[in-house]
Amino acid sequence: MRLTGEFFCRDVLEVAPDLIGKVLVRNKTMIQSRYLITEVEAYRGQEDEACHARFGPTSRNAIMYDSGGKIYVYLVYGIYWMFNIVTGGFGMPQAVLIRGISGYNGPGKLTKALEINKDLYGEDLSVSDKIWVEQHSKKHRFIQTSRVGIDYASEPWKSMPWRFILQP
DNA sequence: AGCAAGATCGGT
DNA sequence: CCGATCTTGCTG
Repeated sequence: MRLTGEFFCRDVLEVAPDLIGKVLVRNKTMIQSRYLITEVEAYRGQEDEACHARFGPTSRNAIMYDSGGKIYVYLVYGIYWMFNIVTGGFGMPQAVLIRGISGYNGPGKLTKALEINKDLYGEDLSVSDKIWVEQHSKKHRFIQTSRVGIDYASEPWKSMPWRFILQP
């Protein structure tokens, strides 16, 4: 069963751990692939110094201000596409960075494998025929750590335990 | 208009 | 530890 707006429009700190163990489905031309979501990070609002919304709305982060379920994609280091799912209600800039799926560890590696790039910016996961997330009956456990690659942020944001990893 | 820096990764 | 590589957004 596909997850819709009701699931994604909650606060990012509820959605992020809830995404662990859910199924990411990618529909390419002829082939449909399914992956377990194994690692995510939460980015929460303008006050979160690690969040792309920390300087307010810009052309890049505009979609983060939309209601939950949209896709936020951006390029880092001129090389890697980062795949994020917007959460929260309209006007609340939040997103979950998908850092790992079954078979691929690392946010840059999974976007390359699934061919996720700027073309999917703004795509709505609740209606898209290209990509969506499905419920998974099994119950999953996870561990929490601080987020990676955000040394530019200061405390307490740098140390917030907003990285969620599937417990094997 | 210019420029520093980046939610990474793979190779030394 | 270092370089790749280029868009973004801040600064002036």
